[in-house]
Amino acid sequence: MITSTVENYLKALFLLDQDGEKEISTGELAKSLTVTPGSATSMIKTLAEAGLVEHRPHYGVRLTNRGRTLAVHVVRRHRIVELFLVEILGMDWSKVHEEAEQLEHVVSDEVIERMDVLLKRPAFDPHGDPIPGADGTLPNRSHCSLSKSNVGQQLSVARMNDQDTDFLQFAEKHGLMIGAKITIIEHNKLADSLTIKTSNDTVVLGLSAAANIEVCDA
Amino acid sequence: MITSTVENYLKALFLLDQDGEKEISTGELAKSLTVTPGSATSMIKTLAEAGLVEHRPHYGVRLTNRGRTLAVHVVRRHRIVELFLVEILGMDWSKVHEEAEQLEHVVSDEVIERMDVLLKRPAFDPHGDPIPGADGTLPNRSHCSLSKSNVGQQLSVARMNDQDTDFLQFAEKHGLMIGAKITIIEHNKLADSLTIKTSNDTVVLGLSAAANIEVCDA
DNA sequence: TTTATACTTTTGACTAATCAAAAGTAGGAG
DNA sequence: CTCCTACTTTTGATTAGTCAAAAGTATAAA
Ligand SMILES: [Mn+2]
Ligand SMILES: [Mn+2]
Ligand SMILES: [Mn+2]
Ligand SMILES: [Mn+2]
Repeated sequence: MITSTVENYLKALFLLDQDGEKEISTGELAKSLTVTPGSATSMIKTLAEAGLVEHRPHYGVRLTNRGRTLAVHVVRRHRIVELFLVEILGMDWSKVHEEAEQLEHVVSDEVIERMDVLLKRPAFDPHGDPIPGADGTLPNRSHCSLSKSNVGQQLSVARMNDQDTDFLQFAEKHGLMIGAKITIIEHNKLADSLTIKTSNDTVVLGLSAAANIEVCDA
Repeated sequence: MITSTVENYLKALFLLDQDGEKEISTGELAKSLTVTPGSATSMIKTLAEAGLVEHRPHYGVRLTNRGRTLAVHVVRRHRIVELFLVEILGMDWSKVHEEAEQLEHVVSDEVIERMDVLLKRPAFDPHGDPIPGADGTLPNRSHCSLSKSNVGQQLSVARMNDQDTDFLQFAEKHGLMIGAKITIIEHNKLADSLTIKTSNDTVVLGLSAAANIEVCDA
């Protein structure tokens, strides 16, 4: 049985390694799901028996093709639901992640298809995350991390890698939303900070916060 | 913890006795949830310990005020979701019950409130079932069972008490949808059947099927 | 080569929910 | 009053998921 727990584990593995290149350690997986390492080990065993992952004990775990396909479909449901909640129900982008975390496990294929049509087959969710197609293909657009961009350049916010409600609300308050045009005014290496000019505002971000914002040339 | 299972039990108890008048037997409850009587007994114990029902062993079970309030909110979520799926996503009324059966346990109050607004605070779901208000009040409209109505009278379909996909598809195919104007042409007591004239069609229903259709004077 | 450290796995216990089958009970027929 | 029947409850087992803590392993440092 593919329970919601199984779906959450598969999705976590996929998000920790989109390209399926590296092995994920038990600890890393456990942390991303906020369960104990022992719980992760035992679920990994279950997943391996179901042919959804390959496990090399003490080294790590990796999705099989079947596991990856399932994971991508969960991500598709998650992101379509998020966009639907924002576009059709008018919810705040800072709150839809939590909601989608539950809905992703229960919405039927038919509902997802209808949402997808209503949203005109969107390619990106409210946070700039790509929405996989029904066939499992991921649209990809290459971005650059704000923390690695140059001072003075005109940039456009493309994606938020932190879905935390408070972070997203903070970002929006200072004009950091998807598509917003911004410029880095100053990079203070001593303070490890960036000063950003948005349409509304000027905001100072630590480099670790800036690392969660992806941008592209405006 | 109010799990989905608990919500399903509470909802079942409520639907088996909307007015909170009679005690529900373990067997009746078990049947309506398609679990064994033993499972129902043990869940009843859990619910009683949580103060959600009162149990008189060997006689029956009844919702407490707290249990009833919770149940009504589950029903509210269920019915708003059903209407939303029909009105906004264009799903068939014959399929939304299944979907809502899952969604009712995960949609947040905020999502329900937004759906409710978008649907303009509806009073009835796609099957004619009343939608409880956020305060727990139930709109009520008195109907009459089609099986007890008179031959020749102009009637209007008000509510379907059977949410089964196949039954609802059959009904719709013959013009039996909510609000449809119909007339009983013949009541054959020997065959235990009613012949119904709809705008499309003429259809013969057994009395037990007709008992699941509620009508009001057109 | 030994030891320390960080990490993973195993073990044992627990909660929630279920079923099959045994045991018990209420209430009516005789 | 006794027994039958239908129903309910209890018992014991099972599955899914989890945690705390003990045991085991890989690797790097001494
Ligand atoms: Mn989830
Ligand atoms: Mn997202
Ligand atoms: Mn349900
Ligand atoms: Mn309904």
